[in-house]
Amino acid sequence: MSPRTVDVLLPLGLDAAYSYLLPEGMEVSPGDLVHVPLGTKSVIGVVWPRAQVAGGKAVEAGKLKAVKAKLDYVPLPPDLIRLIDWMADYTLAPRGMVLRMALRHGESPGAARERVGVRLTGTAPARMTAARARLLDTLADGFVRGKTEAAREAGVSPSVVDGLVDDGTLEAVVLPPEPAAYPPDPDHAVPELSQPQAEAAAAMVAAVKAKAFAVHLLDGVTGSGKTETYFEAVAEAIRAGRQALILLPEIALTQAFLDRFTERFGVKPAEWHSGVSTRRRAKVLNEVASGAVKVVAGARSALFLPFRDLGLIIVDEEHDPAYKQEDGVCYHARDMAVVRARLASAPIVLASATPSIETEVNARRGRYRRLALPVRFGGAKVPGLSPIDLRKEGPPRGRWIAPRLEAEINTTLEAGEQALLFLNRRGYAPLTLCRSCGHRMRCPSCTAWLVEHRFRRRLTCHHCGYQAPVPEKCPACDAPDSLVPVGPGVERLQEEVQTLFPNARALVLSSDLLGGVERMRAELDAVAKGDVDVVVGTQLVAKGHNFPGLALVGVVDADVGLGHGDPRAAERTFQLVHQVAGRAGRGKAEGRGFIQTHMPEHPVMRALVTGDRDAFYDVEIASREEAHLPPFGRMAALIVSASEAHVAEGHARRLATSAPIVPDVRILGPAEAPLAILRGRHRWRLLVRSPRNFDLPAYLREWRAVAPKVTGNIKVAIDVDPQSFL
DNA sequence: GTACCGCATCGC
DNA sequence: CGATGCGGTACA
Repeated sequence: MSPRTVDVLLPLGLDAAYSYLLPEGMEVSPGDLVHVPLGTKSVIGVVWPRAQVAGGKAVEAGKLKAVKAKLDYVPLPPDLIRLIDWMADYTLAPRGMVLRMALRHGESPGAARERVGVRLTGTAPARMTAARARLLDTLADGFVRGKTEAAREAGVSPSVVDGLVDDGTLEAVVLPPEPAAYPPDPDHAVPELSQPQAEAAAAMVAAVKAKAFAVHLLDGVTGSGKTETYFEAVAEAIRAGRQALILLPEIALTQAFLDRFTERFGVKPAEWHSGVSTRRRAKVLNEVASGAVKVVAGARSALFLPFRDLGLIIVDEEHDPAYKQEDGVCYHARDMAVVRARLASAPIVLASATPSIETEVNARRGRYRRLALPVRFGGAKVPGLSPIDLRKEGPPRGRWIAPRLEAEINTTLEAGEQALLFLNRRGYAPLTLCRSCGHRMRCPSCTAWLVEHRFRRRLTCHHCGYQAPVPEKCPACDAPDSLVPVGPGVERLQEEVQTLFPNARALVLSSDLLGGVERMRAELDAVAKGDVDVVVGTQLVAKGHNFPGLALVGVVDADVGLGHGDPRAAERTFQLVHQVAGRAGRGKAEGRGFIQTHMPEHPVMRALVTGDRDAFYDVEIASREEAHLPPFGRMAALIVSASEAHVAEGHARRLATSAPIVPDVRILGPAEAPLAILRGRHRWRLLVRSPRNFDLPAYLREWRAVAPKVTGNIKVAIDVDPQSFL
């Protein structure tokens, strides 16, 4: 009898699974995690379904090693295996690297820590103290409590608990492990929905009941109650005993969101993001696999959880660029969520107030079903946006708040309301230059200016993380005290706010905030509670936070990003400003909004001022169609990088020449990449554009097969569906 | 003669 | 991805 073998995919940069002998008596199925020998060491891999096509050239039988052990971890479900295969095929990333991404977060769970509880035995303690008395009093009800809980509740130190256990007054008992999340109650607090909300909810509930793949666009203005509406679909999934995944941009996973979930379902959902501890993640992963966890609210990577019975996916803020992963395996989590929903035969809901052009086009074509929530819940109003023409009524030199905006902020503060100033620039000043010789402080390893962060007295590169102290004298001409900050960042804007409104409590909110997720949540809560008068924030403030006291929004520089010729910049600006403006007027106060711009006649500004969203989409969609840009064509970017500029350029040129010639497929470039030097590597970029109904990944694979060999430190990164069309 | 460094290749 | 081994160079 021929020996049994299995294919095992390893989480390395390998595209194919390796074959291993299966020892006598060991049984494995696709998806099982196993230990296998590789070279000198042992690695974890996943038993992969044998490829149907006999293409893979078998290795000599003598080379085969045996599977060492089957691991007692949860296996990857079939739909996740298919998702990994699909993603590898689509992105051209090695299959193993996609697997690595999917395994990363749930890896090495370790043994769950035992929870120890205590209860009274009835034996009197050897001696009594005030602390002991309090503890005994707390435990007098006879309930078992965790050690630390008992101590906290009684207001004593945990050592008091241990002391009484030693005395025999208390006995330690092993508590059943706490679940990763308690089961949400679909009927805990069913909200009263408006007519449009009820209709949208009914459509989604029907889709969940149908247990079939379908894509819905939940299209509602900010504050129209999108979340409450899709919660009804989540409730239906729970009722049916199935699971739901709610994807959110990482930063939108705030206390506010969790509170709303808790209000609706009585308990918190299981969370999944970078701030969750390894141990906790292991627990969530296990219970997602067992089916005990019903709802996961998570960031991008939650897409790879081993759901047992996935009945619904929600992608909130589907237009958010944070869903696109740009390094390593390049993928768009929203699109992959749609793929996973299809593989799991589940409905998916994309929610946004400002859908991406891609999604909007799919909705207009009828491929996605649109569920519209046209008005704000409870009659609150989206603030109208007034333009402030910086050419005519700009602020004096060295200041960035125009007199009219200043007056409006004053009015707002006098009324005891909050104001938000939005500026998408971190730090104090985006550029530092020498007044005497004109030298500009640039990053030694990127094509970028160093941004001054005054709070930390350092110059920072936002692309590679390079940092240096602000020098005393100009590094080029040695002139002392000649370096001056140019342009505003949020820190500098806050300084201006403090000068203009000395009594206002101002807070900067940007991703530079020290203290991680916890601190961020605390600051956002402080704003929501009204402990802050003026918030100065980057794009971070645009994301789904609810600030009830916010009455005024000022967009300090709406032109940031426009005018660089990137066709997606207009869409971004529109989404960002619209989203920021939507922060105001969610409470009782009517919101007001102002945008400072040098180009009030720009279509984006006009759309923002008139509030004519459809007109904006019409124009954008028409221009995309005319230029054969996505979604009317397909695109991929190839970034060639090397430590020497001419090496990168030379390889990019030879790569372009080697492209297979196919009608309607155009190679654009090579040209220097938008960031010509990044982390000391010179980058050249090629763009490939093909018709919509064309197998672009297959073309790229063909191209790669005939492309010049990659030698030395040259790297070629492929990004299918790049975000930037520049 | 050997110690060390960068990089191409291999791993079932 | 990470270990290995190769060819090359630096140095007592």
